[in-house]
Amino acid sequence: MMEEEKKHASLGDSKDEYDELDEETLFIVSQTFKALSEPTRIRILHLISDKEFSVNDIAEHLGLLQSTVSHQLRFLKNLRLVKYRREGTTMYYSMDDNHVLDILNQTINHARHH
Amino acid sequence: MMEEEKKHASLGDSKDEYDELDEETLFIVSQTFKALSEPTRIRILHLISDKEFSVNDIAEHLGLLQSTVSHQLRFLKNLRLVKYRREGTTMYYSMDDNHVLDILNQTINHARHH
DNA sequence: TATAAATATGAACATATAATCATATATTAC
DNA sequence: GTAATATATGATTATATGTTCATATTTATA
Repeated sequence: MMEEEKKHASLGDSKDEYDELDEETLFIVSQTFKALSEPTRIRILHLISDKEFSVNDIAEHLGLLQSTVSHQLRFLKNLRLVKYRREGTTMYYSMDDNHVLDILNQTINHARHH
Repeated sequence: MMEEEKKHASLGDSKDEYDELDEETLFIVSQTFKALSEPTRIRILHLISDKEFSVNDIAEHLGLLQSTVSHQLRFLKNLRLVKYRREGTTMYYSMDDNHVLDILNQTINHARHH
């Protein structure tokens, strides 16, 4: 978990400089892809990509425990990838990030066409 | 690690059927995004996206151990995301999947423009 | 063949993470 | 208020994963 430290490339000489990834960008990018790197989360996102679903509906459609779905939805919610609305005691979840949805669909198609 | 089993949705009634993700697609998609979900791998891919680099060059540019880089390159190599060529004892690595590179760049830009 | 240089690999360790279980919270209806 | 329903949450456990260290492998050269 510990890795060598490195001096920052001196900005100024713009010659062979390439655009370094700052820590924040790196974090956001890695978190975004991490959301898409788990079969369970992929299935949830894929399911709710067209229309909203309640937590229980997601669990039933995908054969998952309610608790599992709720945990994963929290993850996706924290990243603002999904949104939700309440109706009584029921929470309806749906997609909230078109860019990520695009990327997911692109990659699904890419994977299918072998 | 064990989750409820579920009967397959009966194909045939095409009414509200949505395109289920088969296991293989799910695996490929998740693996692809997993490759992009780690800061170290992101930095490596981003570095070699324009031109080829040797293992040692990557390690030096990114402040990583040679061993760390080599392990991660094996990961990326197995997914055919990078290719390599030998020159003496030196191995030069470069990108080998434009789709994944596209997705990475898209997401980096998306993350940067806040 | 012996040596050096570059890379790859296996084992060990620490950490991260997903699923599960039990339970808490929130909302509605009575 | 109490009961019922839907969801959220904390703790636990098993597993997956990234880094490090030591060493093996590969290639070139003397």
